[in-house]
Amino acid sequence: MVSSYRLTKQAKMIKTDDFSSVFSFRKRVASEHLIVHYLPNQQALARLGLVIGKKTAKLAVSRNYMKRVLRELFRYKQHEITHVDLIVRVQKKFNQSEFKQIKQEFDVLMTKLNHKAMLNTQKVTLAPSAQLQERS
RNA sequence: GAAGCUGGCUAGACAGUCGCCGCCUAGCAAUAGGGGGAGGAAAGUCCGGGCUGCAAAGAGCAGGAUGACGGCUAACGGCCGUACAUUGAAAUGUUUGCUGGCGAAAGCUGGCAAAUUAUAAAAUGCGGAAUAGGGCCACAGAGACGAGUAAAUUGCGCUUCGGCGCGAUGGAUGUGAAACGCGGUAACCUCCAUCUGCAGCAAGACCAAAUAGGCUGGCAUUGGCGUGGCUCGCGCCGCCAGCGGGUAGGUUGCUUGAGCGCAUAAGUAAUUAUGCGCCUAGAUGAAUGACUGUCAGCCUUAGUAAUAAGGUAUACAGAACCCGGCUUAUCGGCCAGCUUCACUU
RNA sequence: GUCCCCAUCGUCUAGAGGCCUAGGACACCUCCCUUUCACGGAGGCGACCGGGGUUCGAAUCCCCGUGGGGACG
Repeated sequence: MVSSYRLTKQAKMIKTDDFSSVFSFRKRVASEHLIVHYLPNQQALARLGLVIGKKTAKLAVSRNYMKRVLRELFRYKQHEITHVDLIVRVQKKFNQSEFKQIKQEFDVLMTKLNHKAMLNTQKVTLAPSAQLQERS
C-alpha cells in the first residue's frame, strides 16, 4: 500500500489519442449518474480522464464542481483500482446534496470494474491481436 | 414612529485532517519548510481605452457612432450639475354622501366610502431642417401640401328678378395632424456639428521539429499581393485556384496598474491635487475541493418569552491580456441620506 | 477566449411601417365523395422569442435580454 494519496500529473489523461483509444475499446460500466469507459494500460498506475459536456450542465460552476468531486473520489481510490485508463462521463447532473449517493455509486462502479478488468487482462494476455491494437 | 425612495458596504466565521496551482528558501533528486490563491457581477460582449501588429499609419472619399446646455475623464453612447417635458404617495389638502358625540341654537369635533387637484423625494426621455432638398402620410374626407368643393354671411358685376360669376370671412363633416400655419415623420434618405484606419493576446515575438521550394490550370510588370469598402501613396516581387502532403509542441506576452487604503485641501457634485502606507491569482484538457466540530443564518415543532430539540449545509454564480463604464442574474444582513405625515420636548 | 449569424402556426416558409383579425404548403380535426381505405372537395384549429422605446400606427425601425447555430492559431 502506497502511503501518499497524491494525484500526480501522470495520472491525468490529456491527449485526444488516449481518449479515442479508450472509447474505441468499447467497454464500460454505468450507474444512474455516471458512465465509466476503461482500457487496461501498460503503466504502473491508473489514469483518469473526465468528460462533462455542456449538455449535462449549462453552468461552468456546476461542471467544475463535478470534476473536482470525481477527481477527489479517484484520488482516494487510486491504489485500489487496477492499472487501467478510465474515462468518467457524467450522464446526469448532480450537486452538493447528492454527494453521498455519488460516492456510493463510484465505489460500486470501481469494484465492478476491478472484477471485470481482471477477467479482461487474462483474455488480453491470451489473445495477441488485442496487444497489437494497444501498441498502435 | 409610519410610508415612499436613493446610495454605499458585505457575500457566513473560526479550528482540524486529506488534497490541488503558482512563488520563495534548502536539496543532485524524491521531498521538506514558509507565504499566497476567484467576483460584484469574474457573465452578456453593448460601448470606450491601454497594449501589439499592419509604414512612425499618410491623404481623400465612402461607411459608422453620438447629439438640450455646462463640466469631469486617458476615453466614452459613461458620470455629475442645471433647464425642459412626462410620470410620480389614499400621507396631506379639497369636495360630496352616509353616520356618531357635545350643545338650547349657531356651531365644534370624529369615523367610513367615493371622486379629484396640486405636488415632494425620486424615475425616465432629449440636436436642427416654413428658411437646403427628396420620400411617405393607410382608413375617413371635396382636398394630404399641388390645388380645390357644397351650404351660410358679405362685397362687386351681370340679370329673363328664379338666380349666375368672381373675391373675402369664420365655421361644419371626417382625421394622429390641418382649412394654408408653408402640418407630421429625420430610431426614412439626407443636411449641420463632433469623433472615427483595420484587426485582435488564437494579437505579436523567440526556440525546436517537420514540410516545401511538388503537379495541373489560369493571369502576368499598363501586373499581383500586403492594410479584408474604394482611390492615391508606401512596402514586397511572381500571384491566384485546385490536387497531394505536413505541423498543430515549448518559452514569452503574463501581471505594479489611468492600482488600493487613509488623511488634508479645492469644487454644489462627478472628480482632481498633495502626503503617508500596502503589494493583492496567474491556470492552460484549465488550480480554490471533500469531510469533521463549534458558533452565526434559514426552516419546522414546543413554549407568553428567554430558550430547547430536529433538519438544511446556504443567493447569483468561477478569473483566462488588463482597465473605465453600461446591462442582466441575485438569498439575506448592516449603515447612511432625502421627502411627506404623525407624536414628544 | 475572440469574432459573427439567426429566431413567424406542430414542421418548412411568404411578408422592405397602414392592403395583416399575418398569407401558402405539409400535418391535425370535422363533414362530403366511396361498400370501405387512399386520392379529391368544403370548412375549422393553430404563430410574429420576451420586455421597453420611436411613431397617429410596429412582425417590420432602435435598445436591452433569452434561446439556438457557426468560424478561428
